[in-house]
Amino acid sequence: MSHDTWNYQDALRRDGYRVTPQRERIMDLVCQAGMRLSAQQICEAARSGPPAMNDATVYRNLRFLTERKLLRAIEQDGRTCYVLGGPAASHHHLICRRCGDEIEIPDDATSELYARLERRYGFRVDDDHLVLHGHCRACLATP
Amino acid sequence: MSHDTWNYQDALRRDGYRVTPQRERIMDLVCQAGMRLSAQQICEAARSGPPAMNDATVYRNLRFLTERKLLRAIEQDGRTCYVLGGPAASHHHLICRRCGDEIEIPDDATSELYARLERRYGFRVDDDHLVLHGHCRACLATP
DNA sequence: GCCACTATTGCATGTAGTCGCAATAGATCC
DNA sequence: GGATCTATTGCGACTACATGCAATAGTGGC
Repeated sequence: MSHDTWNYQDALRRDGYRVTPQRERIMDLVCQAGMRLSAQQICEAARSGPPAMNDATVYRNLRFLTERKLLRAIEQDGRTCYVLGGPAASHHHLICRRCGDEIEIPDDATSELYARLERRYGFRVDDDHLVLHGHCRACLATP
Repeated sequence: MSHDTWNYQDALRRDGYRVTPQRERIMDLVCQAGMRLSAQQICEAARSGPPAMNDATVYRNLRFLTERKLLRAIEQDGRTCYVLGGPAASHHHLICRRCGDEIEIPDDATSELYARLERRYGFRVDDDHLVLHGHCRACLATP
């Protein structure tokens, strides 16, 4: 998916935020990479590129863009990586504690649980990128 | 619950780890507090107390004790807090994004989901302290 | 009780990310 | 196009936590 086909700029302006060259650069970097980029990779690229920007600005904008769902943050052993967010289908992850393998599962896997929690506690969960840990089929089979 | 009624020392020794005064002090602090303590609170108390210990030692042991389930870590706006772990019943948390209220729910709330994930993907989840975010009944009612 | 083995500690230093504040620059209105 | 209003940036300092390495001290075997 490209962020060109998706008008995130107007969405920001509509909400009273500004579209700055710094924000566009970060979106471009994440999009062009085509893979998850770590905060440091983005900082490094952004320090030199035009416009040359400060690490604090990068971090602030990564948080900002993630909160507005334009990016999506993924924790990966202590560091944070980013991929394009936006209209992407939400989904959850299963991560194996042993081999580190990562399985994506559809977001409706949790809908039954969420519905039950709402019935029982009146609480409406909205986490759409759960990360669950455990052991995958292969690692369960080989102790 | 007290950690005296629960022989965590032998559990450590059995696994080839050592029971050091530093580790015992940290366990004592968390137990006597009777409430969740932040890493900094523990550092501060441990710096002066006998044995006087280094912050790095505290952090290393908090991680160590948490990995061995003798303590349990709770994230709280960017900081980590700790409570006694051990034989305590496991449970999950629902945290309201608006009022910050925290609801504890029994750990078997997720057993149906976990069973389904194992059937469908061969993946056995073992997270026993899930933290789910959303909105509580009161906040849903008052927009 | 003493020894040897190695897990653990203390210290200094490194890393990821945050924050306060003055200066800059998008967006809107005219 | 210019004035204005305030969101955003850059900078430097700061926080929470991690790590490499040499020194220390639990533990199990005798």
